[in-house]
Amino acid sequence: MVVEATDELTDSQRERRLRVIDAALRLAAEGGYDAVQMREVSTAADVALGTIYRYFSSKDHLLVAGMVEWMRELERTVSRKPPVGDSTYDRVVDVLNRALRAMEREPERAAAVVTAQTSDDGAAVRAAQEVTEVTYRLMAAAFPVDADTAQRQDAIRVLAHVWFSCLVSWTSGVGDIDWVRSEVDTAARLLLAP
Amino acid sequence: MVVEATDELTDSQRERRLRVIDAALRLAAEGGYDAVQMREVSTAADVALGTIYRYFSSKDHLLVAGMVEWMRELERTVSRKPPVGDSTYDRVVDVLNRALRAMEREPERAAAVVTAQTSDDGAAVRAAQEVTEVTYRLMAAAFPVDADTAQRQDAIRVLAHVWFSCLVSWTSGVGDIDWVRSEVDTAARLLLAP
DNA sequence: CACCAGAGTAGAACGCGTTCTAGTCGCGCG
DNA sequence: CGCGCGACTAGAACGCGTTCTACTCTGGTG
Repeated sequence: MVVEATDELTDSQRERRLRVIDAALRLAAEGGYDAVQMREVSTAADVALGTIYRYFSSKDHLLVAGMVEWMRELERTVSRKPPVGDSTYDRVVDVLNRALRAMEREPERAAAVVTAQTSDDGAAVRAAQEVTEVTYRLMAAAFPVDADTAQRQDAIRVLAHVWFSCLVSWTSGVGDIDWVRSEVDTAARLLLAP
Repeated sequence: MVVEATDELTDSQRERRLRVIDAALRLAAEGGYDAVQMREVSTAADVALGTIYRYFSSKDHLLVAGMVEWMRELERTVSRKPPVGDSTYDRVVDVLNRALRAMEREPERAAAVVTAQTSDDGAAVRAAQEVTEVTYRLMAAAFPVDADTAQRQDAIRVLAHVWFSCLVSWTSGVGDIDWVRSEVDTAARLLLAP
Protein backbone atom coordinates (compact mmCIF):
# COMPACT_ATOMS: atom_id res chain seq x y z
CA MET A 1 0.00 0.00 0.00
CA VAL A 2 2.58 2.53 1.11
CA VAL A 3 6.05 2.74 -0.37
CA GLU A 4 8.65 2.58 2.37
CA ALA A 5 11.80 1.90 0.39
CA THR A 6 12.77 5.42 -0.53
CA ASP A 7 15.44 4.19 -2.95
CA GLU A 8 13.13 2.60 -5.47
CA LEU A 9 11.47 5.86 -6.44
CA THR A 10 11.94 7.95 -9.53
CA ASP A 11 13.66 11.29 -9.10
CA SER A 12 10.45 13.25 -9.39
CA GLN A 13 8.89 11.01 -6.78
CA ARG A 14 11.77 11.44 -4.39
CA GLU A 15 11.45 15.16 -4.86
CA ARG A 16 7.71 15.09 -4.27
CA ARG A 17 8.24 13.07 -1.12
CA LEU A 18 10.71 15.61 0.21
CA ARG A 19 8.38 18.48 -0.64
CA VAL A 20 5.73 16.86 1.52
CA ILE A 21 8.12 16.30 4.43
CA ASP A 22 9.38 19.86 4.18
CA ALA A 23 5.88 21.27 4.17
CA ALA A 24 5.02 19.21 7.23
CA LEU A 25 8.12 20.31 9.12
CA ARG A 26 7.49 23.92 8.20
CA LEU A 27 3.94 23.81 9.51
CA ALA A 28 5.17 21.96 12.60
CA ALA A 29 7.75 24.64 13.29
CA GLU A 30 5.01 27.26 13.34
CA GLY A 31 2.28 25.64 15.34
CA GLY A 32 3.32 22.21 16.53
CA TYR A 33 1.52 18.94 16.02
CA ASP A 34 -1.97 20.36 15.63
CA ALA A 35 -0.87 22.86 13.01
CA VAL A 36 0.23 20.03 10.77
CA GLN A 37 -3.10 19.42 9.04
CA MET A 38 -2.98 17.03 6.17
CA ARG A 39 -5.08 19.26 3.89
CA GLU A 40 -2.72 22.13 4.57
CA VAL A 41 0.34 19.97 4.03
CA SER A 42 -1.10 18.91 0.71
CA THR A 43 -1.68 22.45 -0.51
CA ALA A 44 1.64 23.70 0.89
CA ALA A 45 3.47 20.87 -0.86
CA ASP A 46 1.32 21.29 -3.96
CA VAL A 47 0.31 17.67 -3.96
CA ALA A 48 -3.05 15.97 -3.74
CA LEU A 49 -4.16 14.82 -0.32
CA GLY A 50 -4.42 11.22 -1.49
CA THR A 51 -0.88 11.31 -2.80
CA ILE A 52 0.52 11.99 0.66
CA TYR A 53 -1.03 8.71 1.72
CA ARG A 54 0.78 6.96 -1.08
CA TYR A 55 4.06 7.86 0.60
CA PHE A 56 3.09 7.90 4.25
CA SER A 57 0.58 5.72 5.97
CA SER A 58 -0.44 8.44 8.40
CA LYS A 59 0.27 11.92 9.68
CA ASP A 60 2.46 10.35 12.34
CA HIS A 61 4.43 8.39 9.79
CA LEU A 62 5.00 11.61 7.87
CA LEU A 63 6.23 13.49 10.93
CA VAL A 64 8.50 10.69 12.05
CA ALA A 65 9.96 10.62 8.54
CA GLY A 66 10.65 14.30 9.11
CA MET A 67 12.40 13.49 12.36
CA VAL A 68 14.54 10.90 10.58
CA GLU A 69 15.75 13.54 8.12
CA TRP A 70 16.42 15.87 11.01
CA MET A 71 18.40 13.28 12.98
CA ARG A 72 20.46 12.38 9.94
CA GLU A 73 21.46 16.01 9.67
CA LEU A 74 22.47 16.08 13.31
CA GLU A 75 24.48 12.93 12.77
CA ARG A 76 26.37 14.57 9.92
CA THR A 77 27.30 17.60 12.00
CA VAL A 78 28.37 15.38 14.88
CA SER A 79 30.58 13.29 12.62
CA ARG A 80 32.10 16.52 11.33
CA LYS A 81 32.66 17.91 14.82
CA PRO A 82 32.93 14.94 17.21
CA PRO A 83 31.79 15.30 20.82
CA VAL A 84 34.29 16.94 23.14
CA GLY A 85 35.23 16.19 26.76
CA ASP A 86 37.83 14.35 28.76
CA SER A 87 35.74 11.44 29.93
CA THR A 88 33.13 9.31 28.20
CA TYR A 89 30.61 10.86 30.54
CA ASP A 90 31.54 14.35 29.39
CA ARG A 91 31.34 13.42 25.75
CA VAL A 92 27.98 11.70 26.08
CA VAL A 93 26.55 14.68 27.89
CA ASP A 94 28.02 16.91 25.20
CA VAL A 95 26.41 15.05 22.34
CA LEU A 96 23.03 14.89 24.04
CA ASN A 97 23.22 18.57 24.84
CA ARG A 98 23.86 19.34 21.23
CA ALA A 99 20.75 17.43 20.27
CA LEU A 100 18.82 19.28 22.95
CA ARG A 101 20.00 22.64 21.72
CA ALA A 102 18.84 21.76 18.24
CA MET A 103 15.40 21.01 19.62
CA GLU A 104 15.44 24.16 21.71
CA ARG A 105 15.87 26.14 18.53
CA GLU A 106 12.63 24.77 17.07
CA PRO A 107 10.57 23.76 20.06
CA GLU A 108 7.26 23.45 18.25
CA ARG A 109 8.73 21.30 15.54
CA ALA A 110 10.53 19.15 18.07
CA ALA A 111 7.37 18.66 20.09
CA ALA A 112 5.46 17.70 16.97
CA VAL A 113 7.88 15.01 15.87
CA VAL A 114 8.23 13.60 19.38
CA THR A 115 4.46 13.37 19.64
CA ALA A 116 4.39 11.50 16.36
CA GLN A 117 7.02 9.10 17.65
CA THR A 118 4.63 7.76 20.25
CA SER A 119 2.10 6.74 17.63
CA ASP A 120 1.46 3.09 17.05
CA ASP A 121 1.00 3.19 13.32
CA GLY A 122 3.17 0.39 11.94
CA ALA A 123 5.16 2.37 9.41
CA ALA A 124 5.65 5.22 11.86
CA VAL A 125 7.00 2.75 14.40
CA ARG A 126 9.50 1.37 11.90
CA ALA A 127 10.65 4.89 11.09
CA ALA A 128 10.89 5.63 14.80
CA GLN A 129 13.23 2.68 15.19
CA GLU A 130 15.49 4.32 12.66
CA VAL A 131 15.52 7.36 14.92
CA THR A 132 16.50 5.14 17.82
CA GLU A 133 19.34 3.66 15.85
CA VAL A 134 20.72 7.04 14.95
CA THR A 135 20.52 7.95 18.63
CA TYR A 136 22.55 4.86 19.48
CA ARG A 137 25.18 5.79 16.92
CA LEU A 138 25.35 9.36 18.17
CA MET A 139 26.06 8.15 21.66
CA ALA A 140 28.45 5.46 20.53
CA ALA A 141 30.53 8.21 18.98
CA ALA A 142 31.12 9.54 22.47
CA PHE A 143 32.75 6.34 23.67
CA PRO A 144 36.43 5.49 23.23
CA VAL A 145 37.18 3.69 20.00
CA ASP A 146 38.26 0.37 21.51
CA ALA A 147 36.08 -2.70 21.04
CA ASP A 148 32.59 -1.92 22.19
CA THR A 149 31.63 -4.18 25.02
CA ALA A 150 28.24 -5.54 25.87
CA GLN A 151 28.28 -3.29 28.88
CA ARG A 152 28.72 -0.21 26.76
CA GLN A 153 25.76 -1.18 24.65
CA ASP A 154 23.68 -1.74 27.75
CA ALA A 155 24.50 1.73 29.00
CA ILE A 156 23.63 3.22 25.64
CA ARG A 157 20.29 1.48 25.55
CA VAL A 158 19.43 2.70 29.03
CA LEU A 159 20.45 6.23 28.14
CA ALA A 160 18.31 6.11 25.02
CA HIS A 161 15.32 5.12 27.14
CA VAL A 162 15.91 8.02 29.48
CA TRP A 163 16.34 10.35 26.54
CA PHE A 164 13.11 9.27 24.92
CA SER A 165 11.11 9.35 28.11
CA CYS A 166 12.35 12.84 28.90
CA LEU A 167 11.49 14.14 25.46
CA VAL A 168 7.98 12.83 25.79
CA SER A 169 7.60 14.50 29.18
CA TRP A 170 9.01 17.74 27.88
CA THR A 171 6.67 17.61 24.89
CA SER A 172 3.66 17.36 27.12
CA GLY A 173 4.78 20.22 29.30
CA VAL A 174 6.22 18.37 32.28
CA GLY A 175 9.50 20.10 32.91
CA ASP A 176 11.44 22.34 30.57
CA ILE A 177 14.57 21.71 28.57
CA ASP A 178 16.75 22.29 31.60
CA TRP A 179 14.88 19.61 33.47
CA VAL A 180 15.56 17.25 30.58
CA ARG A 181 19.19 18.22 30.70
CA SER A 182 19.41 17.40 34.37
CA GLU A 183 17.62 14.07 34.08
CA VAL A 184 19.86 12.99 31.25
CA ASP A 185 22.89 14.19 33.16
CA THR A 186 21.88 12.19 36.22
CA ALA A 187 21.49 9.05 34.19
CA ALA A 188 24.80 9.53 32.44
CA ARG A 189 26.53 10.15 35.75
CA LEU A 190 25.10 7.02 37.34
CA LEU A 191 25.82 4.83 34.33
CA LEU A 192 29.20 6.13 33.26
CA ALA A 193 30.87 6.76 36.62
CA PRO A 194 34.62 6.52 35.98
CA MET B 1 -14.52 23.36 32.96
CA VAL B 2 -13.60 19.85 34.06
CA VAL B 3 -13.75 18.69 37.66
CA GLU B 4 -10.42 17.22 38.67
CA ALA B 5 -10.78 17.09 42.44
CA THR B 6 -12.55 13.78 42.84
CA ASP B 7 -13.24 14.44 46.53
CA GLU B 8 -15.61 17.34 46.06
CA LEU B 9 -18.22 15.28 44.29
CA THR B 10 -21.52 13.97 45.61
CA ASP B 11 -21.82 10.23 46.06
CA SER B 12 -23.91 9.79 42.95
CA GLN B 13 -21.36 11.75 40.98
CA ARG B 14 -18.49 9.68 42.27
CA GLU B 15 -20.40 6.61 41.30
CA ARG B 16 -21.15 7.95 37.84
CA ARG B 17 -17.51 8.80 37.35
CA LEU B 18 -16.47 5.28 38.26
CA ARG B 19 -19.08 3.81 35.96
CA VAL B 20 -17.53 5.75 33.10
CA ILE B 21 -14.01 4.66 33.97
CA ASP B 22 -15.13 1.06 34.30
CA ALA B 23 -16.85 1.12 30.95
CA ALA B 24 -13.75 2.56 29.33
CA LEU B 25 -11.48 -0.05 30.89
CA ARG B 26 -13.83 -2.82 29.88
CA LEU B 27 -13.89 -1.71 26.26
CA ALA B 28 -10.11 -1.23 26.37
CA ALA B 29 -9.63 -4.77 27.63
CA GLU B 30 -11.51 -6.09 24.64
CA GLY B 31 -10.13 -4.10 21.77
CA GLY B 32 -7.47 -1.70 22.96
CA TYR B 33 -7.31 2.03 22.44
CA ASP B 34 -9.38 2.17 19.27
CA ALA B 35 -12.18 0.15 20.77
CA VAL B 36 -12.69 2.79 23.41
CA GLN B 37 -15.10 5.00 21.50
CA MET B 38 -16.63 7.78 23.46
CA ARG B 39 -20.15 7.11 22.15
CA GLU B 40 -19.82 3.50 23.19
CA VAL B 41 -18.42 4.40 26.57
CA SER B 42 -21.38 6.68 27.09
CA THR B 43 -23.95 4.02 26.29
CA ALA B 44 -22.05 1.33 28.21
CA ALA B 45 -21.86 3.57 31.25
CA ASP B 46 -25.44 4.74 30.72
CA VAL B 47 -24.42 8.37 30.72
CA ALA B 48 -24.76 11.11 28.15
CA LEU B 49 -21.77 11.75 25.93
CA GLY B 50 -21.54 15.34 27.09
CA THR B 51 -21.47 14.24 30.71
CA ILE B 52 -18.27 12.29 30.20
CA TYR B 53 -16.67 15.55 29.19
CA ARG B 54 -17.78 17.11 32.44
CA TYR B 55 -15.55 14.64 34.26
CA PHE B 56 -12.76 14.12 31.76
CA SER B 57 -11.34 16.61 29.36
CA SER B 58 -10.61 13.98 26.72
CA LYS B 59 -10.56 10.30 25.90
CA ASP B 60 -6.92 10.24 26.97
CA HIS B 61 -7.71 11.85 30.29
CA LEU B 62 -10.36 9.21 30.86
CA LEU B 63 -8.01 6.36 30.10
CA VAL B 64 -5.21 7.74 32.23
CA ALA B 65 -7.70 8.08 35.07
CA GLY B 66 -8.35 4.39 34.53
CA MET B 67 -4.64 3.69 34.76
CA VAL B 68 -4.47 5.63 38.03
CA GLU B 69 -7.15 3.39 39.54
CA TRP B 70 -5.31 0.37 38.26
CA MET B 71 -1.95 1.48 39.71
CA ARG B 72 -3.53 2.25 43.07
CA GLU B 73 -4.78 -1.30 43.17
CA LEU B 74 -1.32 -2.63 42.38
CA GLU B 75 0.09 -0.41 45.11
CA ARG B 76 -2.32 -1.92 47.63
CA THR B 77 -1.35 -5.47 46.78
CA VAL B 78 2.33 -4.58 46.93
CA SER B 79 1.93 -2.98 50.33
CA ARG B 80 0.15 -6.14 51.47
CA LYS B 81 2.82 -8.44 50.06
CA PRO B 82 6.07 -6.46 49.91
CA PRO B 83 8.65 -7.19 47.22
CA VAL B 84 10.91 -10.17 47.93
CA GLY B 85 14.62 -10.69 47.27
CA ASP B 86 17.94 -10.53 49.06
CA SER B 87 19.31 -7.40 47.44
CA THR B 88 17.72 -4.11 46.48
CA TYR B 89 18.28 -5.12 42.89
CA ASP B 90 16.30 -8.32 43.36
CA ARG B 91 13.45 -6.55 45.08
CA VAL B 92 13.23 -3.81 42.44
CA VAL B 93 13.16 -6.40 39.68
CA ASP B 94 10.53 -8.29 41.61
CA VAL B 95 8.20 -5.35 41.97
CA LEU B 96 8.56 -4.34 38.34
CA ASN B 97 7.92 -7.90 37.25
CA ARG B 98 4.75 -7.96 39.25
CA ALA B 99 3.58 -4.86 37.45
CA LEU B 100 4.52 -6.44 34.15
CA ARG B 101 2.60 -9.60 34.91
CA ALA B 102 -0.46 -7.54 35.68
CA MET B 103 -0.19 -5.90 32.27
CA GLU B 104 0.44 -9.24 30.62
CA ARG B 105 -2.88 -10.42 31.95
CA GLU B 106 -4.74 -7.62 30.13
CA PRO B 107 -2.49 -6.64 27.25
CA GLU B 108 -5.09 -4.70 25.27
CA ARG B 109 -6.10 -2.68 28.28
CA ALA B 110 -2.50 -2.03 29.20
CA ALA B 111 -1.66 -0.89 25.70
CA ALA B 112 -4.66 1.44 25.69
CA VAL B 113 -3.76 3.19 28.92
CA VAL B 114 -0.10 3.48 27.99
CA THR B 115 -1.08 5.04 24.68
CA ALA B 116 -3.23 7.53 26.55
CA GLN B 117 -0.31 8.39 28.82
CA THR B 118 1.60 9.86 25.91
CA SER B 119 -1.15 12.35 25.15
CA ASP B 120 -0.49 16.02 25.75
CA ASP B 121 -3.90 16.98 27.01
CA GLY B 122 -3.30 19.01 30.17
CA ALA B 123 -5.54 17.08 32.54
CA ALA B 124 -4.30 13.76 31.17
CA VAL B 125 -0.74 14.85 31.78
CA ARG B 126 -1.51 15.76 35.38
CA ALA B 127 -3.12 12.36 35.89
CA ALA B 128 -0.13 10.71 34.26
CA GLN B 129 2.13 12.40 36.79
CA GLU B 130 0.12 10.69 39.49
CA VAL B 131 0.94 7.41 37.78
CA THR B 132 4.60 8.33 37.84
CA GLU B 133 4.45 9.08 41.52
CA VAL B 134 2.87 5.74 42.31
CA THR B 135 5.63 4.12 40.27
CA TYR B 136 8.22 5.92 42.38
CA ARG B 137 6.58 4.72 45.57
CA LEU B 138 6.38 1.16 44.29
CA MET B 139 10.07 1.12 43.62
CA ALA B 140 10.95 2.93 46.83
CA ALA B 141 9.28 0.05 48.68
CA ALA B 142 12.00 -2.20 47.29
CA PHE B 143 14.80 -0.22 48.93
CA PRO B 144 16.00 -0.73 52.48
CA VAL B 145 14.17 1.39 55.00
CA ASP B 146 17.08 3.59 56.06
CA ALA B 147 17.06 7.26 55.13
CA ASP B 148 16.54 7.61 51.43
CA THR B 149 19.49 9.31 49.87
CA ALA B 150 19.58 11.59 46.88
CA GLN B 151 21.33 8.84 45.03
CA ARG B 152 18.51 6.40 45.63
CA GLN B 153 16.03 8.90 44.26
CA ASP B 154 18.19 9.43 41.21
CA ALA B 155 18.26 5.71 40.52
CA ILE B 156 14.50 5.51 40.93
CA ARG B 157 13.92 8.34 38.50
CA VAL B 158 16.16 6.74 35.91
CA LEU B 159 14.43 3.41 36.33
CA ALA B 160 11.05 5.06 35.93
CA HIS B 161 12.20 6.56 32.64
CA VAL B 162 13.34 3.17 31.39
CA TRP B 163 10.10 1.63 32.54
CA PHE B 164 7.99 4.20 30.75
CA SER B 165 10.01 4.11 27.56
CA CYS B 166 9.80 0.33 27.43
CA LEU B 167 6.06 0.32 27.93
CA VAL B 168 5.62 2.74 25.06
CA SER B 169 7.78 0.56 22.82
CA TRP B 170 5.95 -2.56 23.85
CA THR B 171 2.61 -0.84 23.22
CA SER B 172 3.58 -0.02 19.69
CA GLY B 173 4.77 -3.52 18.98
CA VAL B 174 8.53 -3.11 19.32
CA GLY B 175 9.55 -6.04 21.45
CA ASP B 176 7.37 -8.21 23.63
CA ILE B 177 6.96 -8.35 27.36
CA ASP B 178 10.11 -10.41 27.74
CA TRP B 179 12.08 -7.76 25.94
CA VAL B 180 10.70 -5.20 28.38
CA ARG B 181 11.70 -7.48 31.24
CA SER B 182 15.24 -7.70 29.97
CA GLU B 183 15.61 -3.97 29.35
CA VAL B 184 14.36 -3.18 32.80
CA ASP B 185 16.60 -5.83 34.26
CA THR B 186 19.64 -4.41 32.50
CA ALA B 187 18.93 -0.94 33.83
CA ALA B 188 18.39 -2.20 37.36
CA ARG B 189 21.60 -4.20 37.21
CA LEU B 190 23.64 -1.24 36.02
CA LEU B 191 22.12 1.16 38.50
CA LEU B 192 21.88 -1.00 41.59
CA ALA B 193 25.08 -3.01 41.36
CA PRO B 194 25.86 -4.14 44.92
C1' DC C 1 -44.21 25.61 48.28
C1' DA C 2 -42.09 27.94 44.32
C1' DC C 3 -38.09 28.58 42.10
C1' DC C 4 -33.67 28.64 40.04
C1' DA C 5 -28.89 27.21 39.33
C1' DG C 6 -26.40 23.70 38.02
C1' DA C 7 -25.87 18.96 36.41
C1' DG C 8 -27.67 15.60 33.21
C1' DT C 9 -29.75 14.03 28.60
C1' DA C 10 -30.42 13.35 23.58
C1' DG C 11 -28.77 14.34 19.63
C1' DA C 12 -27.11 17.54 15.99
C1' DA C 13 -22.99 19.70 14.36
C1' DC C 14 -18.10 20.48 13.61
C1' DG C 15 -13.09 19.45 12.57
C1' DC C 16 -9.65 16.80 10.90
C1' DG C 17 -7.42 12.27 9.77
C1' DT C 18 -8.28 8.96 6.55
C1' DT C 19 -10.46 6.62 2.64
C1' DC C 20 -12.93 6.43 -1.61
C1' DT C 21 -14.42 7.81 -6.45
C1' DA C 22 -13.91 9.35 -10.96
C1' DG C 23 -11.30 11.18 -14.02
C1' DT C 24 -6.58 12.74 -16.18
C1' DC C 25 -1.85 12.30 -17.33
C1' DG C 26 2.45 10.26 -18.79
C1' DC C 27 5.34 6.68 -19.99
C1' DG C 28 7.09 2.16 -21.49
C1' DC C 29 5.77 -1.81 -24.46
C1' DG C 30 3.99 -4.28 -28.32
C1' DC D 1 1.81 5.00 -33.16
C1' DG D 2 -1.67 3.59 -29.98
C1' DC D 3 -2.67 1.12 -25.79
C1' DG D 4 -2.92 0.24 -21.10
C1' DC D 5 -1.43 0.59 -16.49
C1' DG D 6 -0.04 2.86 -12.62
C1' DA D 7 0.64 7.35 -10.43
C1' DC D 8 -1.57 11.82 -9.67
C1' DT D 9 -5.50 15.13 -8.95
C1' DA D 10 -9.77 17.23 -7.13
C1' DG D 11 -12.95 16.63 -4.19
C1' DA D 12 -16.66 14.02 -1.87
C1' DA D 13 -17.46 10.95 1.89
C1' DC D 14 -16.73 8.63 6.26
C1' DG D 15 -15.50 7.94 11.30
C1' DC D 16 -14.78 9.39 15.65
C1' DG D 17 -13.27 12.87 19.17
C1' DT D 18 -15.09 16.93 20.70
C1' DT D 19 -18.35 20.76 21.16
C1' DC D 20 -22.79 22.87 21.00
C1' DT D 21 -27.93 23.36 21.56
C1' DA D 22 -32.12 22.90 23.59
C1' DC D 23 -34.45 20.71 26.91
C1' DT D 24 -35.32 18.25 31.57
C1' DC D 25 -34.50 16.94 36.16
C1' DT D 26 -32.98 17.68 40.94
C1' DG D 27 -32.11 19.42 45.26
C1' DG D 28 -31.16 23.13 48.24
C1' DT D 29 -32.84 28.09 49.51
C1' DG D 30 -35.91 32.04 50.57
